[in-house]
Amino acid sequence: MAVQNTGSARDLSKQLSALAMTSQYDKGEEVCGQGEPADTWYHVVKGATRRCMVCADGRRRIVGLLLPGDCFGFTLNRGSDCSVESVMDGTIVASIPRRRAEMLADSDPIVAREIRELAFTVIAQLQTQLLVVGRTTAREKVGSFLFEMSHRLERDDGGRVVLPVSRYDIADYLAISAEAVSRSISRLRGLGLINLAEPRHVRILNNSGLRNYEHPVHPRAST
Amino acid sequence: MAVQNTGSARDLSKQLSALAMTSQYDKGEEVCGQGEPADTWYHVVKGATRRCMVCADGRRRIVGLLLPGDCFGFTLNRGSDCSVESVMDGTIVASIPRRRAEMLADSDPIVAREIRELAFTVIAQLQTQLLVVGRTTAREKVGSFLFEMSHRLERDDGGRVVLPVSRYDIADYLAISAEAVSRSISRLRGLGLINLAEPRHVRILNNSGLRNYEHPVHPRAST
DNA sequence: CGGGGCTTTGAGAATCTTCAATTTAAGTGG
DNA sequence: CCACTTAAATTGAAGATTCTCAAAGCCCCG
Repeated sequence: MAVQNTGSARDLSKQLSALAMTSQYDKGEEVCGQGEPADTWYHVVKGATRRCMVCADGRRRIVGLLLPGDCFGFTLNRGSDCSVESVMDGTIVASIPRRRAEMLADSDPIVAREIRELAFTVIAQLQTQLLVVGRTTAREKVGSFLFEMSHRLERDDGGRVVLPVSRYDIADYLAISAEAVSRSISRLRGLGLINLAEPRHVRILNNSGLRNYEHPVHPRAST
Repeated sequence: MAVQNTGSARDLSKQLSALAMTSQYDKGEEVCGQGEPADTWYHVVKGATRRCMVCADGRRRIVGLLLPGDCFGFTLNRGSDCSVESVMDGTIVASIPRRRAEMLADSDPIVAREIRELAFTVIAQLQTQLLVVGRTTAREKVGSFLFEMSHRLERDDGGRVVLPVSRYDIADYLAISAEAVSRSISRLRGLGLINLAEPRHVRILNNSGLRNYEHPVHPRAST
Protein backbone atom coordinates (compact mmCIF):
# COMPACT_ATOMS: atom_id res chain seq x y z
CA MET A 1 0.00 0.00 0.00
CA ALA A 2 1.22 3.44 -0.82
CA VAL A 3 2.29 5.47 2.16
CA GLN A 4 2.06 9.15 1.51
CA ASN A 5 5.05 11.19 2.50
CA THR A 6 4.82 13.22 5.70
CA GLY A 7 5.24 16.52 3.97
CA SER A 8 2.88 15.74 1.15
CA ALA A 9 2.76 18.54 -1.36
CA ARG A 10 -0.49 19.75 -2.81
CA ASP A 11 -2.09 22.26 -5.11
CA LEU A 12 -2.63 25.91 -4.40
CA SER A 13 -5.98 27.36 -3.51
CA LYS A 14 -7.87 29.34 -6.10
CA GLN A 15 -7.10 32.53 -4.25
CA LEU A 16 -3.36 32.09 -4.46
CA SER A 17 -3.50 30.64 -7.95
CA ALA A 18 -5.20 33.84 -9.05
CA LEU A 19 -2.02 35.73 -8.22
CA ALA A 20 0.29 33.25 -9.90
CA MET A 21 1.91 33.42 -13.27
CA THR A 22 3.11 30.14 -14.72
CA SER A 23 6.18 29.73 -16.90
CA GLN A 24 7.65 26.78 -18.71
CA TYR A 25 11.33 25.87 -18.61
CA ASP A 26 13.63 23.64 -20.59
CA LYS A 27 16.20 21.38 -19.02
CA GLY A 28 18.92 23.40 -17.37
CA GLU A 29 17.09 26.68 -17.56
CA GLU A 30 17.27 28.89 -14.51
CA VAL A 31 14.03 29.55 -12.67
CA CYS A 32 15.54 31.97 -10.21
CA GLY A 33 19.11 33.05 -9.72
CA GLN A 34 21.30 33.15 -6.66
CA GLY A 35 21.17 36.53 -4.97
CA GLU A 36 17.87 37.56 -6.45
CA PRO A 37 15.54 39.47 -4.17
CA ALA A 38 13.20 37.41 -2.06
CA ASP A 39 10.11 38.92 -3.62
CA THR A 40 8.65 35.84 -5.23
CA TRP A 41 7.29 32.52 -4.03
CA TYR A 42 7.28 29.55 -6.38
CA HIS A 43 5.16 26.48 -6.79
CA VAL A 44 6.17 23.59 -9.01
CA VAL A 45 3.29 22.48 -11.20
CA LYS A 46 4.94 19.94 -13.50
CA GLY A 47 8.39 18.47 -14.01
CA ALA A 48 11.15 18.98 -11.46
CA THR A 49 13.69 21.54 -10.36
CA ARG A 50 16.83 21.51 -8.26
CA ARG A 51 18.15 24.06 -5.79
CA CYS A 52 21.88 24.55 -6.32
CA MET A 53 24.79 26.24 -4.65
CA VAL A 54 28.42 26.44 -5.62
CA CYS A 55 30.89 25.77 -2.82
CA ALA A 56 34.09 27.66 -2.18
CA ASP A 57 36.02 24.69 -3.59
CA GLY A 58 34.10 24.84 -6.85
CA ARG A 59 31.98 21.84 -6.03
CA ARG A 60 28.27 21.98 -6.67
CA ARG A 61 25.81 21.16 -3.96
CA ILE A 62 22.19 20.30 -4.66
CA VAL A 63 20.28 21.35 -1.58
CA GLY A 64 16.83 20.41 -2.74
CA LEU A 65 14.76 18.64 -5.33
CA LEU A 66 11.41 20.25 -6.00
CA LEU A 67 8.67 18.11 -7.46
CA PRO A 68 5.10 18.94 -8.49
CA GLY A 69 3.25 20.45 -5.56
CA ASP A 70 6.41 21.66 -3.83
CA CYS A 71 7.02 25.26 -2.93
CA PHE A 72 10.20 27.25 -2.68
CA GLY A 73 11.22 30.83 -2.13
CA PHE A 74 10.08 30.99 1.50
CA THR A 75 13.01 33.03 2.73
CA LEU A 76 13.35 35.93 5.09
CA ASN A 77 13.93 39.24 3.39
CA ARG A 78 17.60 38.69 2.81
CA GLY A 79 17.29 37.41 -0.73
CA SER A 80 17.64 34.02 -2.27
CA ASP A 81 20.66 32.03 -1.16
CA CYS A 82 20.84 29.68 -4.10
CA SER A 83 19.70 29.25 -7.65
CA VAL A 84 16.94 26.99 -8.88
CA GLU A 85 17.01 25.31 -12.27
CA SER A 86 14.74 23.03 -14.21
CA VAL A 87 16.03 19.48 -14.51
CA MET A 88 13.83 18.46 -17.44
CA ASP A 89 12.13 19.94 -20.45
CA GLY A 90 8.58 21.08 -19.94
CA THR A 91 8.90 21.96 -16.29
CA ILE A 92 6.19 24.38 -15.26
CA VAL A 93 6.57 26.65 -12.27
CA ALA A 94 4.08 29.15 -10.90
CA SER A 95 5.43 32.45 -9.58
CA ILE A 96 3.56 34.28 -6.87
CA PRO A 97 4.38 37.89 -6.11
CA ARG A 98 5.20 37.81 -2.45
CA ARG A 99 3.95 41.28 -1.68
CA ARG A 100 0.53 40.65 -3.12
CA ALA A 101 0.27 37.26 -1.49
CA GLU A 102 1.08 38.72 1.90
CA MET A 103 -1.46 41.49 1.43
CA LEU A 104 -4.01 38.86 0.55
CA ALA A 105 -3.03 36.94 3.68
CA ASP A 106 -3.49 40.06 5.75
CA SER A 107 -7.05 40.43 4.57
CA ASP A 108 -8.02 36.76 4.46
CA PRO A 109 -7.19 34.44 7.37
CA ILE A 110 -7.88 31.41 5.19
CA VAL A 111 -5.07 32.39 2.86
CA ALA A 112 -2.80 33.15 5.81
CA ARG A 113 -3.48 29.67 7.13
CA GLU A 114 -2.77 28.14 3.74
CA ILE A 115 0.60 29.89 3.49
CA ARG A 116 1.38 28.77 7.01
CA GLU A 117 0.66 25.18 6.09
CA LEU A 118 2.72 25.45 2.94
CA ALA A 119 5.61 26.65 5.07
CA PHE A 120 5.08 23.79 7.53
CA THR A 121 5.14 21.39 4.61
CA VAL A 122 8.47 22.80 3.53
CA ILE A 123 9.73 22.31 7.09
CA ALA A 124 8.60 18.69 7.12
CA GLN A 125 10.31 18.04 3.79
CA LEU A 126 13.53 19.63 4.94
CA GLN A 127 13.54 17.46 8.03
CA THR A 128 13.04 14.39 5.91
CA GLN A 129 15.84 15.50 3.63
CA LEU A 130 18.05 16.07 6.65
CA LEU A 131 17.51 12.47 7.69
CA VAL A 132 18.39 11.19 4.23
CA VAL A 133 21.54 13.27 3.90
CA GLY A 134 22.40 12.52 7.52
CA ARG A 135 22.65 8.76 7.05
CA THR A 136 26.08 7.34 7.58
CA THR A 137 26.91 5.04 4.68
CA ALA A 138 26.50 5.66 0.98
CA ARG A 139 24.22 2.65 0.63
CA GLU A 140 21.92 3.94 3.35
CA LYS A 141 21.82 7.35 1.77
CA VAL A 142 20.97 5.99 -1.65
CA GLY A 143 18.47 3.55 -0.22
CA SER A 144 16.57 6.18 1.69
CA PHE A 145 16.83 8.54 -1.26
CA LEU A 146 15.17 5.98 -3.51
CA PHE A 147 12.57 5.28 -0.87
CA GLU A 148 11.80 8.97 -0.56
CA MET A 149 11.65 9.43 -4.32
CA SER A 150 9.38 6.44 -4.82
CA HIS A 151 6.87 8.10 -2.54
CA ARG A 152 7.13 11.61 -3.89
CA LEU A 153 7.01 10.67 -7.56
CA GLU A 154 4.20 9.22 -9.58
CA ARG A 155 4.30 5.47 -9.90
CA ASP A 156 3.15 3.56 -12.96
CA ASP A 157 1.14 0.32 -12.94
CA GLY A 158 4.18 -1.77 -12.19
CA GLY A 159 5.09 0.46 -9.27
CA ARG A 160 8.01 1.97 -11.11
CA VAL A 161 9.14 5.54 -10.76
CA VAL A 162 11.32 7.46 -13.19
CA LEU A 163 14.08 9.39 -11.52
CA PRO A 164 14.19 12.89 -12.98
CA VAL A 165 17.86 13.36 -12.13
CA SER A 166 21.20 11.86 -13.10
CA ARG A 167 23.60 9.94 -10.86
CA TYR A 168 25.66 13.09 -10.64
CA ASP A 169 22.70 15.03 -9.31
CA ILE A 170 21.95 12.31 -6.78
CA ALA A 171 25.59 12.44 -5.72
CA ASP A 172 25.52 16.18 -5.21
CA TYR A 173 22.27 15.84 -3.32
CA LEU A 174 23.59 13.16 -0.99
CA ALA A 175 27.08 14.64 -0.67
CA ILE A 176 28.82 11.53 -1.97
CA SER A 177 30.56 10.75 -5.24
CA ALA A 178 28.70 9.73 -8.36
CA GLU A 179 30.62 6.47 -8.39
CA ALA A 180 29.43 5.70 -4.88
CA VAL A 181 25.86 6.30 -6.02
CA SER A 182 26.26 3.90 -8.90
CA ARG A 183 27.90 1.27 -6.74
CA SER A 184 25.24 1.58 -4.06
CA ILE A 185 22.46 1.16 -6.58
CA SER A 186 24.17 -1.90 -8.01
CA ARG A 187 24.48 -3.36 -4.56
CA LEU A 188 20.86 -2.65 -3.65
CA ARG A 189 19.85 -4.39 -6.84
CA GLY A 190 22.15 -7.27 -6.00
CA LEU A 191 20.47 -7.54 -2.62
CA GLY A 192 17.11 -7.83 -4.33
CA LEU A 193 15.74 -4.66 -2.81
CA ILE A 194 15.19 -2.81 -6.06
CA ASN A 195 14.77 -3.51 -9.73
CA LEU A 196 16.13 -1.48 -12.60
CA ALA A 197 14.70 -1.82 -16.09
CA GLU A 198 16.68 1.18 -17.18
CA PRO A 199 19.16 3.18 -15.14
CA ARG A 200 16.52 5.66 -14.07
CA HIS A 201 13.53 3.35 -13.88
CA VAL A 202 13.40 2.13 -10.33
CA ARG A 203 11.00 -0.30 -8.74
CA ILE A 204 11.19 -1.11 -5.09
CA LEU A 205 10.90 -4.86 -4.61
CA ASN A 206 11.45 -5.27 -0.89
CA ASN A 207 9.74 -2.32 0.67
CA SER A 208 10.28 -3.35 4.25
CA GLY A 209 13.86 -4.21 3.47
CA LEU A 210 14.55 -0.82 2.03
CA ARG A 211 12.70 0.70 4.93
CA ASN A 212 15.70 -0.05 7.09
CA TYR A 213 17.45 2.32 4.80
CA GLU A 214 14.70 4.82 5.27
CA HIS A 215 14.19 6.64 8.51
CA PRO A 216 14.60 6.34 12.19
CA VAL A 217 11.61 4.49 13.54
CA HIS A 218 8.65 6.64 14.34
CA PRO A 219 4.91 6.15 14.39
CA ARG A 220 3.54 5.66 10.92
CA ALA A 221 1.00 3.50 9.23
CA SER A 222 2.55 0.08 8.64
CA THR A 223 3.54 -0.96 5.13
CA MET B 1 32.72 42.02 13.40
CA ALA B 2 29.91 39.76 14.33
CA VAL B 3 27.95 38.40 11.40
CA GLN B 4 24.45 37.48 12.40
CA ASN B 5 23.21 34.14 11.25
CA THR B 6 20.83 34.07 8.30
CA GLY B 7 18.01 32.59 10.27
CA SER B 8 18.50 34.80 13.26
CA ALA B 9 16.19 33.83 16.07
CA ARG B 10 14.37 36.43 18.09
CA ASP B 11 11.87 36.99 20.83
CA LEU B 12 8.16 36.53 20.57
CA SER B 13 5.77 39.42 20.33
CA LYS B 14 3.73 40.38 23.37
CA GLN B 15 0.65 38.96 21.76
CA LEU B 16 2.07 35.49 21.38
CA SER B 17 3.91 35.67 24.70
CA ALA B 18 0.58 36.26 26.37
CA LEU B 19 -0.51 32.78 25.28
CA ALA B 20 2.71 31.10 26.35
CA MET B 21 3.44 29.15 29.48
CA THR B 22 7.10 28.76 30.37
CA SER B 23 8.61 25.72 32.06
CA GLN B 24 12.06 24.97 33.32
CA TYR B 25 13.90 21.72 32.62
CA ASP B 26 16.95 19.96 34.01
CA LYS B 27 19.56 18.32 31.86
CA GLY B 28 18.15 15.32 30.06
CA GLU B 29 14.53 16.11 30.85
CA GLU B 30 12.06 15.65 28.06
CA VAL B 31 10.31 18.75 26.77
CA CYS B 32 8.07 16.88 24.40
CA GLY B 33 7.92 13.23 23.52
CA GLN B 34 7.98 11.43 20.21
CA GLY B 35 4.50 10.77 18.92
CA GLU B 36 2.83 13.48 20.96
CA PRO B 37 0.08 15.40 19.22
CA ALA B 38 1.12 18.45 17.25
CA ASP B 39 -0.96 20.79 19.38
CA THR B 40 1.82 22.91 20.85
CA TRP B 41 4.45 25.25 19.50
CA TYR B 42 7.60 25.85 21.51
CA HIS B 43 10.02 28.72 21.90
CA VAL B 44 13.37 28.31 23.65
CA VAL B 45 13.94 31.14 26.10
CA LYS B 46 17.12 30.05 27.86
CA GLY B 47 19.53 27.13 27.73
CA ALA B 48 19.43 24.63 24.89
CA THR B 49 17.52 21.58 23.69
CA ARG B 50 18.10 18.83 21.19
CA ARG B 51 15.70 17.10 18.84
CA CYS B 52 16.31 13.35 18.88
CA MET B 53 15.27 10.27 17.00
CA VAL B 54 16.18 6.65 17.45
CA CYS B 55 17.11 4.80 14.28
CA ALA B 56 16.09 1.29 13.38
CA ASP B 57 19.63 0.14 14.19
CA GLY B 58 19.42 1.59 17.70
CA ARG B 59 21.59 4.53 16.87
CA ARG B 60 20.54 7.96 18.08
CA ARG B 61 20.28 10.83 15.65
CA ILE B 62 20.21 14.43 16.77
CA VAL B 63 18.27 16.28 14.10
CA GLY B 64 18.39 19.71 15.64
CA LEU B 65 19.88 21.92 18.31
CA LEU B 66 17.52 24.58 19.59
CA LEU B 67 19.04 27.67 21.19
CA PRO B 68 17.42 30.71 22.80
CA GLY B 69 15.10 32.38 20.32
CA ASP B 70 14.55 29.21 18.32
CA CYS B 71 11.13 27.69 17.71
CA PHE B 72 10.06 24.13 17.22
CA GLY B 73 6.85 22.20 16.90
CA PHE B 74 5.86 23.62 13.53
CA THR B 75 4.53 20.39 12.11
CA LEU B 76 1.55 19.48 10.05
CA ASN B 77 -1.21 17.79 11.94
CA ARG B 78 0.41 14.40 11.97
CA GLY B 79 2.03 14.70 15.35
CA SER B 80 5.58 15.15 16.47
CA ASP B 81 8.10 12.94 14.76
CA CYS B 82 10.82 13.13 17.37
CA SER B 83 11.42 13.94 20.99
CA VAL B 84 13.00 17.10 22.37
CA GLU B 85 15.09 17.14 25.52
CA SER B 86 16.93 19.75 27.49
CA VAL B 87 20.71 19.50 27.25
CA MET B 88 21.50 21.58 30.34
CA ASP B 89 20.04 22.47 33.70
CA GLY B 90 17.94 25.57 33.80
CA THR B 91 16.66 25.39 30.25
CA ILE B 92 13.48 27.41 29.89
CA VAL B 93 11.00 26.72 27.12
CA ALA B 94 7.77 28.54 26.39
CA SER B 95 4.80 26.47 25.23
CA ILE B 96 2.18 28.03 23.02
CA PRO B 97 -1.16 26.32 22.53
CA ARG B 98 -1.39 25.94 18.81
CA ARG B 99 -5.14 26.24 18.60
CA ARG B 100 -5.25 29.52 20.44
CA ALA B 101 -2.30 30.90 18.51
CA GLU B 102 -3.96 30.08 15.21
CA MET B 103 -7.20 31.67 16.33
CA LEU B 104 -5.25 34.76 17.26
CA ALA B 105 -3.59 34.70 13.85
CA ASP B 106 -6.99 34.46 12.20
CA SER B 107 -8.11 37.64 13.90
CA ASP B 108 -4.87 39.60 13.76
CA PRO B 109 -2.83 39.76 10.54
CA ILE B 110 0.18 41.05 12.47
CA VAL B 111 0.32 37.83 14.46
CA ALA B 112 -0.23 35.77 11.33
CA ARG B 113 2.72 37.53 9.76
CA GLU B 114 4.85 36.90 12.81
CA ILE B 115 4.12 33.19 12.78
CA ARG B 116 4.90 33.12 9.09
CA GLU B 117 8.25 34.73 9.72
CA LEU B 118 8.98 32.35 12.55
CA ALA B 119 8.30 29.50 10.18
CA PHE B 120 10.54 31.07 7.54
CA THR B 121 13.26 31.38 10.15
CA VAL B 122 12.97 27.68 10.88
CA ILE B 123 13.26 27.01 7.16
CA ALA B 124 16.41 29.12 6.93
CA GLN B 125 17.95 27.31 9.87
CA LEU B 126 17.13 23.91 8.46
CA GLN B 127 18.77 24.85 5.18
CA THR B 128 21.87 25.99 7.02
CA GLN B 129 21.88 22.75 8.97
CA LEU B 130 21.50 20.81 5.76
CA LEU B 131 24.64 22.46 4.44
CA VAL B 132 26.58 21.62 7.57
CA VAL B 133 25.50 17.99 7.68
CA GLY B 134 25.94 17.77 3.92
CA ARG B 135 29.65 18.58 3.93
CA THR B 136 31.86 15.76 2.78
CA THR B 137 34.69 15.33 5.27
CA ALA B 138 34.52 15.15 9.04
CA ARG B 139 36.81 18.16 9.39
CA GLU B 140 34.58 20.26 7.17
CA LYS B 141 31.53 19.20 9.11
CA VAL B 142 33.07 20.03 12.46
CA GLY B 143 34.53 23.28 11.15
CA SER B 144 31.25 24.53 9.81
CA PHE B 145 29.47 23.28 12.92
CA LEU B 146 31.76 25.38 15.10
CA PHE B 147 31.35 28.31 12.77
CA GLU B 148 27.60 28.02 12.98
CA MET B 149 27.64 27.65 16.75
CA SER B 150 29.93 30.62 17.25
CA HIS B 151 27.35 32.77 15.51
CA ARG B 152 24.29 31.37 17.18
CA LEU B 153 25.66 31.35 20.73
CA GLU B 154 26.54 34.28 22.96
CA ARG B 155 30.20 35.22 22.86
CA ASP B 156 32.12 36.53 25.84
CA ASP B 157 34.63 39.40 25.76
CA GLY B 158 37.36 37.18 24.40
CA GLY B 159 35.10 35.97 21.62
CA ARG B 160 34.70 32.55 23.18
CA VAL B 161 31.57 30.48 23.04
CA VAL B 162 30.68 27.61 25.33
CA LEU B 163 29.37 24.61 23.50
CA PRO B 164 26.28 23.32 25.28
CA VAL B 165 26.73 19.78 24.00
CA SER B 166 29.21 16.94 24.31
CA ARG B 167 31.36 15.46 21.58
CA TYR B 168 28.91 12.60 21.40
CA ASP B 169 26.06 14.98 20.71
CA ILE B 170 28.07 16.73 18.05
CA ALA B 171 28.80 13.36 16.51
CA ASP B 172 25.12 12.39 16.40
CA TYR B 173 24.29 15.79 14.97
CA LEU B 174 26.87 15.53 12.19
CA ALA B 175 26.37 11.81 11.55
CA ILE B 176 30.00 10.91 12.24
CA SER B 177 31.70 9.12 15.11
CA ALA B 178 32.61 10.89 18.33
CA GLU B 179 36.25 10.04 17.76
CA ALA B 180 36.16 11.74 14.40
CA VAL B 181 34.74 14.84 16.08
CA SER B 182 37.54 14.86 18.60
CA ARG B 183 40.19 14.31 15.97
CA SER B 184 38.79 17.01 13.74
CA ILE B 185 38.77 19.52 16.57
CA SER B 186 42.35 18.63 17.42
CA ARG B 187 43.36 19.13 13.83
CA LEU B 188 41.55 22.46 13.51
CA ARG B 189 43.39 23.59 16.61
CA GLY B 190 46.64 22.35 15.17
CA LEU B 191 45.95 24.36 12.03
CA GLY B 192 45.55 27.47 14.15
CA LEU B 193 41.93 27.98 13.19
CA ILE B 194 40.47 27.63 16.67
CA ASN B 195 41.57 27.83 20.27
CA LEU B 196 40.40 25.64 23.12
CA ALA B 197 40.83 26.76 26.72
CA GLU B 198 38.66 23.87 27.85
CA PRO B 199 37.16 21.17 25.68
CA ARG B 200 33.91 23.08 25.28
CA HIS B 201 35.27 26.62 25.28
CA VAL B 202 35.91 27.47 21.66
CA ARG B 203 37.31 30.63 20.18
CA ILE B 204 37.63 31.05 16.46
CA LEU B 205 41.04 32.48 15.62
CA ASN B 206 41.04 32.46 11.85
CA ASN B 207 37.55 33.35 10.84
CA SER B 208 38.19 33.52 7.13
CA GLY B 209 40.13 30.26 7.33
CA LEU B 210 37.27 28.49 8.99
CA ARG B 211 34.91 30.12 6.54
CA ASN B 212 36.11 27.69 3.94
CA TYR B 213 34.67 25.11 6.20
CA GLU B 214 31.49 27.07 6.41
CA HIS B 215 29.18 27.36 3.47
CA PRO B 216 29.06 27.46 -0.23
CA VAL B 217 29.83 30.99 -1.30
CA HIS B 218 26.90 33.27 -1.47
CA PRO B 219 26.29 36.98 -1.07
CA ARG B 220 26.84 38.04 2.51
CA ALA B 221 28.40 40.94 4.32
CA SER B 222 32.16 40.39 4.43
CA THR B 223 33.89 39.41 7.68
C1' DC C 1 28.92 6.66 -38.06
C1' DG C 2 30.94 9.51 -34.73
C1' DG C 3 30.51 12.58 -30.69
C1' DG C 4 29.14 13.50 -26.20
C1' DG C 5 26.78 12.69 -22.06
C1' DC C 6 25.48 9.19 -18.72
C1' DT C 7 26.51 4.99 -16.28
C1' DT C 8 29.22 1.35 -14.62
C1' DT C 9 33.35 -0.89 -12.96
C1' DG C 10 38.33 -1.23 -11.38
C1' DA C 11 42.43 -0.08 -8.37
C1' DG C 12 45.20 2.65 -5.25
C1' DA C 13 45.18 6.41 -1.88
C1' DA C 14 42.89 8.79 1.69
C1' DT C 15 39.41 8.96 5.22
C1' DC C 16 36.45 7.18 8.58
C1' DT C 17 34.70 3.60 11.91
C1' DT C 18 35.39 0.48 15.40
C1' DC C 19 37.53 -1.35 19.31
C1' DA C 20 40.68 -0.39 22.89
C1' DA C 21 43.41 2.13 26.06
C1' DT C 22 44.76 6.40 28.17
C1' DT C 23 44.14 10.96 29.92
C1' DT C 24 41.46 14.64 31.76
C1' DA C 25 37.72 16.71 34.25
C1' DA C 26 34.07 16.58 37.62
C1' DG C 27 31.69 15.02 41.38
C1' DT C 28 31.02 12.27 45.96
C1' DG C 29 31.79 10.78 50.30
C1' DG C 30 34.99 10.10 53.95
C1' DC D 1 41.32 18.24 51.59
C1' DC D 2 41.95 13.89 49.53
C1' DA D 3 40.93 9.32 47.64
C1' DC D 4 37.58 7.27 44.85
C1' DT D 5 34.20 6.93 41.12
C1' DT D 6 32.27 8.23 36.92
C1' DA D 7 31.71 10.67 32.72
C1' DA D 8 33.94 13.10 29.03
C1' DA D 9 37.61 13.64 25.87
C1' DT D 10 41.68 12.22 23.51
C1' DT D 11 44.75 9.13 21.13
C1' DG D 12 46.27 4.69 18.79
C1' DA D 13 45.83 0.88 15.38
C1' DA D 14 43.44 -2.33 12.37
C1' DG D 15 39.73 -2.96 9.29
C1' DA D 16 36.14 -1.17 6.30
C1' DT D 17 34.32 2.37 3.35
C1' DT D 18 34.73 5.99 0.28
C1' DC D 19 37.17 9.19 -2.93
C1' DT D 20 39.85 9.94 -6.86
C1' DC D 21 41.63 8.87 -11.13
C1' DA D 22 41.03 6.01 -15.04
C1' DA D 23 38.88 3.25 -18.43
C1' DA D 24 35.20 1.05 -20.71
C1' DG D 25 30.31 0.36 -22.14
C1' DC D 26 25.85 2.24 -23.33
C1' DC D 27 22.62 5.25 -25.62
C1' DC D 28 20.74 9.09 -27.82
C1' DC D 29 21.22 12.43 -31.38
C1' DG D 30 23.11 14.97 -35.01
